[in-house]
Amino acid sequence: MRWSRLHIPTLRDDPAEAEVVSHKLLLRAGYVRQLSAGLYCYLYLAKRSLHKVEQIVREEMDRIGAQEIYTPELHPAEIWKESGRWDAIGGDMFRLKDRWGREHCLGMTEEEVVTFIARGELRSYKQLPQIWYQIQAKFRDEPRPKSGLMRVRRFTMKDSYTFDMDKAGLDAAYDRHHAAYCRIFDRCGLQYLPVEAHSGPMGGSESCEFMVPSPAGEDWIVECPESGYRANLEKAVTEPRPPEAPDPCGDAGPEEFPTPGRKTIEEVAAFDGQPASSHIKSLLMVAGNRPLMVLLRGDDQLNELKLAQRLEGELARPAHPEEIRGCLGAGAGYIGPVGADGLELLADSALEGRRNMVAGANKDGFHLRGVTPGRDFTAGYSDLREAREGDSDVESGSPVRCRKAIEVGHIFKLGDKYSKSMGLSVLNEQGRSVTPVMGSYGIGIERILTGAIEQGHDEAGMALPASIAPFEAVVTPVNVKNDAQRKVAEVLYDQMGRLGVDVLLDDRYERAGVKFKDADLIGIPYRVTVGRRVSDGLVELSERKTKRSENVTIGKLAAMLKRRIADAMPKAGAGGSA
RNA sequence: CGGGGCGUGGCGCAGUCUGGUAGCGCGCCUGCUUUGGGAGCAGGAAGUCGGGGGUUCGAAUCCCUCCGCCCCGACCA
Repeated sequence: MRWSRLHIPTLRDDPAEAEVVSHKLLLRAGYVRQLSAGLYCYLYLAKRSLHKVEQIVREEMDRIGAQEIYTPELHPAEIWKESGRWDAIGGDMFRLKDRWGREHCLGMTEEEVVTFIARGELRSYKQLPQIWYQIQAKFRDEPRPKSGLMRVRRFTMKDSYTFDMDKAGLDAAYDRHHAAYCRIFDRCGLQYLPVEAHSGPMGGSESCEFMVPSPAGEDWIVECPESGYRANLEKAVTEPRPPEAPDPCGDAGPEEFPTPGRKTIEEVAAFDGQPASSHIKSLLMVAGNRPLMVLLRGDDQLNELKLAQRLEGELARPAHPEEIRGCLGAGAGYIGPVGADGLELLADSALEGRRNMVAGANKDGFHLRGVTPGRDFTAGYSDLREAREGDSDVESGSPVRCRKAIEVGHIFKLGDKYSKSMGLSVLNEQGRSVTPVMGSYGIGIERILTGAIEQGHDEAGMALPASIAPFEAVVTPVNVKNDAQRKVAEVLYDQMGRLGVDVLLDDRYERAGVKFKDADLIGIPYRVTVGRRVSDGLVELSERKTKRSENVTIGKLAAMLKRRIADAMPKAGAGGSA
């Protein structure tokens, strides 16, 4: 392609609305333009780059025997009602009515649609297993789109779905996807980590997220370098940190003391001199219609997903102030487990074995000291707290650390949630009707590009991996008015094109500095500079990432560059783990 | 949905407090010069000051209202 004919609207200044690096660079380098909040137009460079990502994804999906299909983005409400998700999903789903008033939605994911297809087609165990995938637009009415392409309302997803006769088949399909995803992210040149994740409303038993560590990420991952444990924060299980002060001795039992006006743990801790870790945090929650009390160490936070798990999937909400007073006769700052008769008490395991702690007295203006779990109240223990940096790893006992990351992929073992609710069954070898088990596997195409930019950039702009950069090389004649330079540039451009190099010719009538800055900004991995030295039969080859350059004989350039690019191409199995 | 910020030629911004003919840098167009890291000179085009309503002799500026975008939080398949 000839740059002079392309629309690559690079900007000299950072756009005011962009905060994160990838967002700034995507705008500055002329990859994208914003249509409205969370909606982006992909210009030529973005489209080329994303197309390369999609091709890598296709190749690796095909390699595990997946079949590419396409299903509409617009879905009738009926199938979502069958699975139960029409009601289970809240405002995140775009819903609309057609002219007859029939309800529809824009697909956020496609379990219902593929199950609809499958139940109409699959009859026999002989037809299984199946792996279907597509690369297609997904819509989510995000409450707060942000960070450029990171969190948007329309994005491109590769989503695949597997159908197997049994758990063993699903396990195999899941493992093959895991391997395919590693190959994909390796080939896209990403540093990434597979982590244990929470399945959420998607359902199912097991899930794994593929995370690209980056300060711009929105998820937290918890990891132990010692044991190799890695999990999403919302799923992570750790051993609590030791309390800041040892528990006081003695068996005196709870003793009331006045704490007027001190409601928060911090205020009471500052008042009574005991650290937060010696306090019991008491939260009144409501699950369905029944109130229950959740107990945590004063310096821990409740992980609501873990609580929901403990309640067998039921979501609990914090009680309203009137409910708290009605239930316990005191305000939120003064409630506690002692004497909270009739309430179900759920305690975090960090409280097990502790003695003589401080808790609310269920009486405004008073707390209790000397509260010992198990003696002064009876609770069921389970893991309810959010993991924190510095907690101990369950296996190795070493401290865990937390990092921010971008979720680029997520794979789920769904089980029979959709096949059962939507009536998919096949006959097995014995002629009996069996419900197949399903898996579902997603990759955010744009997030791969975003992650690659976040991980590969400098002051000058993007430094993209050769596999997903919009072009592999650019040929830059320094002075287009110089016939010799222009001619050599044209020849090299032709030669490289014939060798299959994805090359761009910067034939613009611009000064050299402008061309160099633009090439650096849009992140082309190699630049061939055709300048004064052509008279000596030499051109310059420079690498974007390392900024290294060397003089090369004109006749040898094309073949040499071809080899260079092949060597630089990120490869599967190269171990892109961060 | 709560809190904060912003909206002025394509981009980045000043002007708003204290009302009085809309400005700067970059970009764009034409010409000449220049040509290895965002050139110089000369000339030029381009703005319903986010929309609507009000106050005023007069509104980018003051008041009311609506809309949009960004950030923090809530939320989040």
